[in-house]
Amino acid sequence: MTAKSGFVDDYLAYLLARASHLISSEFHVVVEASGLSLMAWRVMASLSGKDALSVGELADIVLAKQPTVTKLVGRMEEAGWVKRCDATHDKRQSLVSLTPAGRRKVKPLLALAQAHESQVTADIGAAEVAQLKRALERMIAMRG
Amino acid sequence: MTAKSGFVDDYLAYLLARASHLISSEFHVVVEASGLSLMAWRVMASLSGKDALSVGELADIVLAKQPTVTKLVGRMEEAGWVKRCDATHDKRQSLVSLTPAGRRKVKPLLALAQAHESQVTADIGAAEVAQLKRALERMIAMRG
DNA sequence: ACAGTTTATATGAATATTCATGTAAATACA
DNA sequence: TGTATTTACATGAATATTCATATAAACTGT
Repeated sequence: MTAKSGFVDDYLAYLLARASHLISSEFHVVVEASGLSLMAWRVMASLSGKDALSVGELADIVLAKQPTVTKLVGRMEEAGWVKRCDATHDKRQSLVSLTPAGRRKVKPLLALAQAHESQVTADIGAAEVAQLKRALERMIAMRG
Repeated sequence: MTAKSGFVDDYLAYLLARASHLISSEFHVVVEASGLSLMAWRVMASLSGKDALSVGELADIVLAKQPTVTKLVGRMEEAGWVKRCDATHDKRQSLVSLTPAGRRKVKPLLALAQAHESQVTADIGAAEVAQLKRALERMIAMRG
């Protein structure tokens, strides 16, 4: 059921929020089935590209506040998916990286995420998705 | 500072989340200056179009869970921005509507929201924004 | 090297959200 | 009808997020 409400219907901020929520929710089902929260998934997906990221970088990437990430990482550390170590060059930073268990955990999800995106692309059309991505990237680059 | 992280960079779900967060955050400053939370603003903006909406409809529109909205509406009711009344045709429903004070509160924000969107449109280009909106609407219509 | 400032993270208290469940009204159908 | 099921909302306990602030390290200008 897709409710509509006069003002917000054609409002760019709302369309973005709704589309984002919609797509995330679809994949959220998959993520939760593997015992991760959406935020934990974002953290692990972000880390899967890099060797390590600081708490601050993670907060920026996963679109959450720094204390939120500090505590999320704490829980993920307890669960054994990530570890922290102090940065050598800047001892204020806490560098977060995936543990081997974390890598094993996230690997199939990365594939499923790609599959989900392929499905969305198939449904909507490759050209349209490419265009949409370019528009979003431009928007982020311009205002981010 | 716009952090980048290998995997998520070109991932549609992430681009949507990031663009949404970016645009919402910009306007969030305005909303908070008027003493409302982002969620309260969404509720009031949604209600400003209609006479009343049920808790369930609101939850769908503002992209939150039903208990969250029940409690948010409770706080907003205490603040005097909205009121509830039981629906006559379905006595399970709780219909939420703006109070006169709520209407006065939200009115200038609706104008500011339009102004913000106009600014974004000016920055990015009217044609591109129109195209982006169409793509988002199509996506929502198709999968929502 | 030193004082002042800024930056990165952590943390406790306050707040908000979510899950599981309860209650009551609507609906389905035997 | 009567009973089972579903739907709408509320609520308490558990969890997560946020705000304000603390701490410590890195810069800045002298």
